Amino acid sequence: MPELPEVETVRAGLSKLLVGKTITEINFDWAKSFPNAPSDVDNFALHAKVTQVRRRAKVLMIDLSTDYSFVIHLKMTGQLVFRSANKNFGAGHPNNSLVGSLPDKSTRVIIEFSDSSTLFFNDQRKFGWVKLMPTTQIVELDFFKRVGPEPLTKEFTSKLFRQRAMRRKNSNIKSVLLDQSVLAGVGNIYADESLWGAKIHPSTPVIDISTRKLNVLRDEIVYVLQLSIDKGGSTDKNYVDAEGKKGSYMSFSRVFRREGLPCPRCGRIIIKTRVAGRGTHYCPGCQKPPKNN
DNA sequence: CACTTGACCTGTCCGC
DNA sequence: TGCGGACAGGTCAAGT
Repeated sequence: MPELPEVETVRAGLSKLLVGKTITEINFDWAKSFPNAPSDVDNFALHAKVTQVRRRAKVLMIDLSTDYSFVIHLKMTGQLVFRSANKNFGAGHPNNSLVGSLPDKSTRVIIEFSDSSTLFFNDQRKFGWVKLMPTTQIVELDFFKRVGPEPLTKEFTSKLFRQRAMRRKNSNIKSVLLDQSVLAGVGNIYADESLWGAKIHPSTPVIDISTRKLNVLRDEIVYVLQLSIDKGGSTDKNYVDAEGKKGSYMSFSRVFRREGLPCPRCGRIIIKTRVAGRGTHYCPGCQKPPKNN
């Protein structure tokens, strides 16, 4: 589910809603969603205040006054939904929400605060997780050691993108964009969207893409990610923000989930195929396949 | 090494 | 209406 824009939207929402609140109780129903010992909760989370909510790549961090943090990965279907006291919306509430009253059958972790507000971690497919760990140890996680630059910082120059992409110069560009060690935060939606923007076929080996086109691709990545953040992310199936609201990027999508529809640039019919083991959308008119393919 | 496949899970959709 | 299979936005481990 969530890629950089969705996780960033959740982060911004939680930052407004949670900072300063004090944790009073934590419950969970699935050990893999929250693999900590109960004593960790007692010692490092109960009575702690939320100091900050951060994001790196697709990972969220909720920092606590105990110098511990919740490190959270939403994977495909994770949601973090906040409910203030006495505002547990029922199904059908006209608030642009996909979620009804909580907890529901997908709720894995429940964090309650001293003002009776609650944060629900829901995850239909149980791939996601919440881990409580010392804040300073987060950067020591293997994922954090390997992960590439944040695409929405000025560090992410055309030159850096080209250098890191060329580490996998013989690989197809789609799998390189999905490789979190090349750059952080791009997933299946924004890989397809940015490749369309740069008029590059997803199967093209990096080595066969000109410097000029790689520079365009870098700009398209930045463009689609920022546009999606402005739209509150993409809700294809499950994604909602911290208030349970859907994002609207999908109505701006040019190729993703638009198979069978005309390309907004050239009018050819968008094709869905499989590249790098993932469903992949592209326009056969303006994204020409590599010659030897 | 680099790439592909399978695993982790549940739910939905499609064809028979 | 039921059943089997394919598929879904992510990542990691194992296999080729």
